[in-house]
Amino acid sequence: MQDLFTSFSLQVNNRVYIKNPESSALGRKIVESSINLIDDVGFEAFTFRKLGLEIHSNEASIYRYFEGKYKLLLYLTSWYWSWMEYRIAFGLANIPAPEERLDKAIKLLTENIELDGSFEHINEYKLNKIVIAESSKSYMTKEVDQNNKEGFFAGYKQLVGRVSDIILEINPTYKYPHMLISTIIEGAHHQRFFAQHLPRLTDAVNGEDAIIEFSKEATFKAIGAKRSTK
Amino acid sequence: MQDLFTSFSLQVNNRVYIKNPESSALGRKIVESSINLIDDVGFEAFTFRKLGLEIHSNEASIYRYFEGKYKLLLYLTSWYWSWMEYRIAFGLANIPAPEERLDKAIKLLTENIELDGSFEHINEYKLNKIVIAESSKSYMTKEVDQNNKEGFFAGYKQLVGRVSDIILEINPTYKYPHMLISTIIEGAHHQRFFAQHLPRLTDAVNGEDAIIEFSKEATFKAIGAKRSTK
DNA sequence: CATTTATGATAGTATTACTATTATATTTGC
DNA sequence: GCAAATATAATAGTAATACTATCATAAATG
Repeated sequence: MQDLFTSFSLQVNNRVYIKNPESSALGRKIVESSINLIDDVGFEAFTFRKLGLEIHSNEASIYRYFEGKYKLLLYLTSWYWSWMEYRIAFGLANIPAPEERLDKAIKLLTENIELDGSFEHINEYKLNKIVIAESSKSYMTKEVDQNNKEGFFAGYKQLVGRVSDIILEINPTYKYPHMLISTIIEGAHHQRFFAQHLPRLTDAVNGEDAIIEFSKEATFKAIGAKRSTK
Repeated sequence: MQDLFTSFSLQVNNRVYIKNPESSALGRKIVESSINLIDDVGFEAFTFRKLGLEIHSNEASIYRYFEGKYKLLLYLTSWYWSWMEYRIAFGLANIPAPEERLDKAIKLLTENIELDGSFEHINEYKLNKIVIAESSKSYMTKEVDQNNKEGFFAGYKQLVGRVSDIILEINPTYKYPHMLISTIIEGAHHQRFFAQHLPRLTDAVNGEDAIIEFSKEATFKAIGAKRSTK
């Protein structure tokens, strides 16, 4: 885990913003309130004008931080994946068995996120809801190739790569590690949404978090490995 | 398969439209051109005004068929799932072994769609691309519960239910059939998008359609069944 | 052939997604 | 502690979007 730890930093590609929102009180306010507002009204109805009113600031000022709401969403999701990698790096530290590391990584990737208050201006609980419901709108666009070239999805790709490496440690011949992990991540997010809004597309099971259980079971079976008993 | 066959009909919930676009030449033109235009410019940049120009008709006339572009998207995706159920109903007819039926259903759900020209005004190839890139925008909205109440997702839910039933036929104790199938469907769509735009999130394998193979393998392993040799 | 119905043309409104300009704070460097 | 630089606020403006309304005309139907 040494390499995970040392190469880690909770940073967002500096091209998603014009001015780093971490660099000022207004910037942090923009990020903080955008999370509340997007969670509240949804990304479609979210506008910089409304955000300006919410924080008693000015629409034009927000445009000095972000080119538009899609870039802000990209900022939020990039931050999220960077944070997720941080959680995983710490969560897996000093666990030698790759099976146990994979098990824990999947749990961290698919579990419900609680508010933990580690970051002043970021509500992780709401951010997770936003990532679930809105993040696909940040890459399912006509600008995806351009954005990808600029490195906006680097954090997500790196995270998928890291977890895929654990899979290959367990089973070096498994052919689809990236597919499996990206499917599990996106799938778990979809399932959380479905559980809330379209329950006929999921299966609730008493006494367990079915989404975590399903994700772990499917992953280990797919790669032909035994789940760690721990 | 008898029940699939008899209960099947290629219809879209009549509440997604104001006037049935199948009922007039203009309506069919709207549907046909909307597929081309959304495929071309993406759903965000797609407007009824542009569509009106494209078909040399009037914005206001389009509003007499659909309340807005989200409803049109809902129409297109509903049509797609209805069509997919039709494909599956016919594709599985007279196959007695549930393993073989499941295998084929997954293929039909996850394969690349070619233009087959069965429907005058619908380009299945482009519609598939739209479903892949845009369909989540039809339910990842603040209106999802309202829309669900009105039955807009019935076709999709029914399809997932049907395939889940095959799983339960093979393994009646499997706990997550709906999760598995909805994950496979959405996952395969995501993977098709990633393969095009974010290849580091997938795994290409020479000489096979890795997305179909991955989907089948993951499904059968998840439910603990042997894939049919056929 | 008259009447209903569908479409077209035009215009209008509120909101969105910005950009520009200028004024006023606030910070920083000396 | 002050000048200069920088950040923010206030206001206004533009083009486009997402509609709605009205009226005229064309097409279908009984």
